[in-house]
Amino acid sequence: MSKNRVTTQDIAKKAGVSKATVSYALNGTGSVSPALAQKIIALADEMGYQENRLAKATRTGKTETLGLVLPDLCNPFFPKMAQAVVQAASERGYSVFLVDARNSLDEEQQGITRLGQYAIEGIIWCPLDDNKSIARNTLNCPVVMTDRPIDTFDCVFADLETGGALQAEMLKECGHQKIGLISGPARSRGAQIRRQGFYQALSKDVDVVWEFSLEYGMSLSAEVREKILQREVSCIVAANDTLAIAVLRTLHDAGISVPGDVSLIGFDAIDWSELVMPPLSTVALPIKDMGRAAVEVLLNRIANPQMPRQLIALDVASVHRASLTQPTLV
Amino acid sequence: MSKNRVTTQDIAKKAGVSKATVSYALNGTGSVSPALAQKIIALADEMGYQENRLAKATRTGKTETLGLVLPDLCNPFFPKMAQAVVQAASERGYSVFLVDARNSLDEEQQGITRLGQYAIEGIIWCPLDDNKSIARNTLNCPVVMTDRPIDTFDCVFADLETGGALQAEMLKECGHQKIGLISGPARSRGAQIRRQGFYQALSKDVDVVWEFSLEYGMSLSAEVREKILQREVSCIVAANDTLAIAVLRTLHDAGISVPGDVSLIGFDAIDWSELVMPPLSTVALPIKDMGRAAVEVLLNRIANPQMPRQLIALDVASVHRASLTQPTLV
DNA sequence: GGTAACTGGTAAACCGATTTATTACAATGA
DNA sequence: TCATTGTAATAAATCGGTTTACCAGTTACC
Repeated sequence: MSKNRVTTQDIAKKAGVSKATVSYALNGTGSVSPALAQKIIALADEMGYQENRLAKATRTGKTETLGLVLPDLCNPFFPKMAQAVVQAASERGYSVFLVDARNSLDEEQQGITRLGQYAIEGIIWCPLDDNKSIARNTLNCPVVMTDRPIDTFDCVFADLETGGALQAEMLKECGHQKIGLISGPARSRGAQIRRQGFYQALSKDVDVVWEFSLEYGMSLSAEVREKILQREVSCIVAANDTLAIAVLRTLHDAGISVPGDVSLIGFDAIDWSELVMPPLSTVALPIKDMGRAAVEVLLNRIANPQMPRQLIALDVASVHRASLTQPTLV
Repeated sequence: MSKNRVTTQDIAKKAGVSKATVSYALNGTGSVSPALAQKIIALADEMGYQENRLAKATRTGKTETLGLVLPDLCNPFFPKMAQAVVQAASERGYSVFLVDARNSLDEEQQGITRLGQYAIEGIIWCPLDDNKSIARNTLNCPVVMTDRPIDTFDCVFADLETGGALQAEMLKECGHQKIGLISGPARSRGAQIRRQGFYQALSKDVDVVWEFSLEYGMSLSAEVREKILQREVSCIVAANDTLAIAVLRTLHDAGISVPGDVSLIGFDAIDWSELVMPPLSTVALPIKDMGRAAVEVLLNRIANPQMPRQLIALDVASVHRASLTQPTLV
């Protein structure tokens, strides 16, 4: 804290009034004569007064800060989310503490503990592990979960079931019948929901020849690589764009053409899905809306703790690009 | 702030000692008998005490918070930076307020003003506009500038001059002689330094046929598009990977092969530079080290305001990938 | 044996704001 | 005229910690 900060006390002294009057004038709360209020405000401005929100918070109990806890900023999905959250919070006068778990449960837990020490008013959380993360939760402030519905928390998430269904619809429309599926990790409820939506929307004449459950990321297991290169399917569906691009990479290196030999469908519509060659067919999530909605729900919850539980599912949309075409005759 | 937070007062009452003793015991500062200290610590733990850093900070003046101000989280360069900063800060017990300017000077300024209200101890800043951003700066806390050396601030940056030179070296080694250059925006000192390094490292027999100065991002002007497609050069050098990938895209759409017809060199070595087809030759910046070093310098500055100005230049490295080969004979 | 130094602890001031209770004074009403 | 109401301002309490100043008993030393 800089030594020479101007305080309300300083202003009060210079204006020849009491600290209380300065507070009332600056906040427009108490009853201060218009002339005096004017004078105090002008004086504060002139002296370069900046309110000390910490001091204010000790008295009011409102810090006007939120915490944002993310699994991994290197996953391109989350920076967008962070941007939306920070923007929405900022518009409402709130500042945001960023916690990046870097895929470690310990980091996540430690970050959350520290948030508690700063008396944040609420937390927007995209948990690393839907089960383990929550089990450890010791917070006593409102929490909004994002990306998937969890337990009894307020939740803001994309309609992943429909998302999975859209993947299925896209490949059905193109007439694919032999499919390979790379689904997300079992620990992720979101991955399971999406998978379920996918299977439910498949018609009987579509055959899922193989399926693997993989961690999100750019690396494929040797087993999966091998299977991909055997060319038993005409379309590969991945749980997210990152995995899809990893598949694209593997195919390309092996000289297998997309979509000439195999079609490919991703999920998330991250920016880069459009920039790979060929551009990736995928399902777009309303990330910006999710961030915005999460902040909104959280602030409503803070204002009204008795509000019924909020479950906000936002619409997804299929994005048909060059990586998906009709299958070539086998 | 939750209503039922345990305070030192609560602990003091239950332990039958004074508030001061609790404080001393918990912090290990004053002189408290080992037995009593033990008892108080155990009691605090048992009662679920969490320190209130805000209250602490009003007295000590140390909030143990930093601000991180970035131009745009959607630029894949910055999430990495943010991750490194948050990690380094976290290891030192500091929490981080995230401000994302979203490419708006107003947002940037507003964010910084708010940071001041929270009495952060220091700020790590990658300014949106090297001139305008700083001119407006009204902060009275230590600042570390990242990504480029600026004014009289402590700075942590990659050695961009060498970086530009490395781009030149790479294309010289391959024997390119007719070059197109897409340099960064004029307002960015970093872009200018890199450009200068590039030109200085060129030998006389290399001819820069055309040059355009562009904003960072995925969009190329029509003028640039047109020039690219005229195929007057055997190698195109871009100010960052995002621009390079935009070029790659344009070339690909026009049926021009990279590197068959034109070679391509980017800058930054963002993750995606490896994932496009063909993988991009580029120059790698030590982003993680930059984030870490920035935190270190900032905390040192906080601890020792009289320390001489720190200018930390970190090494860059060329990354030769498939997008750059020897030129085909014209 | 008297003073100084140390030990273990407490009461109260303090940080910079908000907020409650209170006061002085003018205006209103019966 | 006297009680009532309102207005504009203030003094003091409060938030949850840290820190200063002080105190009462030892111990140590000359």
